Amino acid sequence: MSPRPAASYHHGNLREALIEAAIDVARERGPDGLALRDLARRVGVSHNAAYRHFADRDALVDEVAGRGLLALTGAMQARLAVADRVADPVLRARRRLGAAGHGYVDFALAEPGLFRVLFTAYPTAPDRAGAGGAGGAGQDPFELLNACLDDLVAVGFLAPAARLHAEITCWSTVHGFAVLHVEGPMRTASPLDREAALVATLTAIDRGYAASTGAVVTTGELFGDQ
Amino acid sequence: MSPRPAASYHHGNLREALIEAAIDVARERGPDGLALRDLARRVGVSHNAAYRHFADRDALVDEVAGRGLLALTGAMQARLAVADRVADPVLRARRRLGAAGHGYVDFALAEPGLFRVLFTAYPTAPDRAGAGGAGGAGQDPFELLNACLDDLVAVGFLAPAARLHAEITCWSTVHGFAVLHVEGPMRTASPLDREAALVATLTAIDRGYAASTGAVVTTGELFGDQ
DNA sequence: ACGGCATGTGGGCGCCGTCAACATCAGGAT
DNA sequence: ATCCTGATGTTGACGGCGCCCACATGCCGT
Repeated sequence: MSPRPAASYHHGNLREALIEAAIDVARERGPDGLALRDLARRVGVSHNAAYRHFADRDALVDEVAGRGLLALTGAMQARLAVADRVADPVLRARRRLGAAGHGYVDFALAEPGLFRVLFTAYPTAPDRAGAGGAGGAGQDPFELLNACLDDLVAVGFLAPAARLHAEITCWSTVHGFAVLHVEGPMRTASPLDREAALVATLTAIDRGYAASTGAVVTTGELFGDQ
Repeated sequence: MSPRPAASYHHGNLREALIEAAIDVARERGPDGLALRDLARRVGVSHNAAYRHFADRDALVDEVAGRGLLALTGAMQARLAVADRVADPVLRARRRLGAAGHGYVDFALAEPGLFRVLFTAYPTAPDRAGAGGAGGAGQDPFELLNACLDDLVAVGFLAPAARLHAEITCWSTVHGFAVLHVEGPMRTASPLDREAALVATLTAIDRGYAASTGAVVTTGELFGDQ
């Protein structure tokens, strides 16, 4: 299994090469720009070669979507790690929810092509799959979000009654924001306006959940430095 | 200008016939199912005939999107009309916001194909275009939403400071909910779960805005009968 | 009566996804 | 060491697509 088999009849690592090329194209052109024949051309192989590694075009797109999902999860985790350094448990939990949303939107805006591919083949979400079980905890955006919300309940910021369906509400808000700005009517908004609107939106969610328990909230603390 | 020119060389009303066929296809198959050649075949005309009425495929899709936008606006207005019958000004304003969101999501779920076409060619939103001017008030979902939010401020339920960016927050939430359920990870959710989650989400927004002025809120009043 | 112009036709080009048949090669069984 | 088999890559073909071209048709105003 030589890493670079010179130029022989058999490519040696075609599957991975195709996926990498597909990711490049997806980043530049989005899901509609992904064409098996084009990818084969880029990799220097003949059309149809791809069919030895993927059942059809959709299978290749699914693979790209899978890689995109990992990247999205990573972006969220990076933001979460920063929020974790906050000392106060309540503020930390609140900032974690904001961080998850912020990471989600940042990824969508930084990688619009991948983000769009991702949602052409997103696996259907389990309904709150095994909150206590293993289930690969924290390995996908939905689990990350649920963990944040559970935290908020644990620290007493979010009322248990309000926890119901909260993951749908939060995901909807953040996903809608991303879609509207990536490919929707807000696609021409300036980066500054975007950021201001995002902060306002994440803050609105925080305020709403604070109200569920009557928690006291100070302006600026959610996205301030402290 | 005979309504049905029998079967002559010239169709007589090809443009409209193409659009109607396109709407049918869009409802069944979504944006990717729209093909000029296929539509021409359905209408009984030769490929290329469509090019006498549309510059290219995108132009036809834009037209369908335009009709879809009208239908979406209509669905929202229908719900708004019901909410308008509430006597109490504050509750009426709150219900109007919920009605707008409910109408939006209902349309997306009832007409997923049109909804998806609609957002492949949605005009970019103006930034709060002429709040006081004419501008065809109330003729599109964004204007409807802004009017609802202005109402909420006027009746003292929504704080003026919280009004900033509120249209983005609300639109994001409702649009994200629709996308997630129409073509996203929640596409397999049952209608009952969907409705419950939607009510929870719209309620969460209401609660959050109530908190901006400290307005008193009773559970059930937003979606109850009274 | 006629001529111009909008409208519809037919053919062709280069994309695309996919199927079928054939070519090449690596590695285990003999 | 040889051969065969299965994995991998190639060539060719089919139908569908968007779009450009040249050509046909027929309505309308002059």
